[in-house]
Amino acid sequence: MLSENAALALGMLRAEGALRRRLEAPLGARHGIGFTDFAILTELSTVQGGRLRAIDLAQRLVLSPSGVTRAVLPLEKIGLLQRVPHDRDARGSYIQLTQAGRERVAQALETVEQTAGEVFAANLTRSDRIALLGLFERFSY
Amino acid sequence: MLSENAALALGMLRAEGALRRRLEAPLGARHGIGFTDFAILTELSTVQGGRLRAIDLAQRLVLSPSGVTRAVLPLEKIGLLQRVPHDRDARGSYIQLTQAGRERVAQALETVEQTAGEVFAANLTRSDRIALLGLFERFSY
DNA sequence: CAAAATTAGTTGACTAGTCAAACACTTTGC
DNA sequence: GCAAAGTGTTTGACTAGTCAACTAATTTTG
Repeated sequence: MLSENAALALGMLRAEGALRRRLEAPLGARHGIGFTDFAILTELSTVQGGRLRAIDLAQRLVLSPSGVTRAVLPLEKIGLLQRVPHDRDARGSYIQLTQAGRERVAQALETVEQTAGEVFAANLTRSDRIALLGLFERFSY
Repeated sequence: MLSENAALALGMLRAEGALRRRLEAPLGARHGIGFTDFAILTELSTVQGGRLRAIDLAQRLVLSPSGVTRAVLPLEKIGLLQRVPHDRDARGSYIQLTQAGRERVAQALETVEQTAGEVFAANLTRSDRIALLGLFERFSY
């Protein structure tokens, strides 16, 4: 018999795996991005100015700084992001959503909303989903 | 504003990332395995006979068959698993927990139980955790 | 105000996993 | 009972991400 927290951890691993598996294909096919890319773009789209330092992005997405460097490169190359120098700290720069990035994330959001909806609705009632959202929002990092 | 299912998906991504980040270090340092390895060993430990075909393991863990092949190799090398031929189908073989594997997973379970407990207890009440476990259990794949 | 400590970011080397193709065996159906 | 289709697994080539070491700039402090 599994103890409660270990069972929770394994449940989380599986649920995330299942969700990612469902989301990656349509995100890649329709919008040319992965799930992590979507998370980066979405995070930027929610902050004032659409810009964040790499380190803040890393913290918010629970990624390593090098992971951010590596994920941002192709997104910059396809024009969804750009780097702009920080005016008070020359060590780093802002990672900023471009207009194209804003448009892309808005389109991708529809795909994610629909596909994730299929996954969650297939398994959970609406009040379950609201409860789950509440739990994730109470999770801090 | 983010729609409900997209917010759920991003919440899941973050929560899993945070959990994995916390678990990998002690699992590696104390037991020499990663979180996915722990999931494989645990899954095997719960089935009668401690053996499963690669494809069944893949399905249960939401991994690709090649992912299973690649994950199993080092676990076999360190003696926690062994492959035993299937007597009615020569294409595949069983992946079977060894005695050493059983002992290792029992020890690792304590680490996971404790560490995951820290993560979950820091963020959620006990009734939240029970609710979350219920939600994960209703998730099918 | 210069030396020391800290912080932001990138890079090299590596691990973990994916998908598509190949391979080997098994099952189906004429 | 053999050809065709299907299934289980591995492999090659690749993507995504980690950590440790490094560079460069900033902040602290005696």
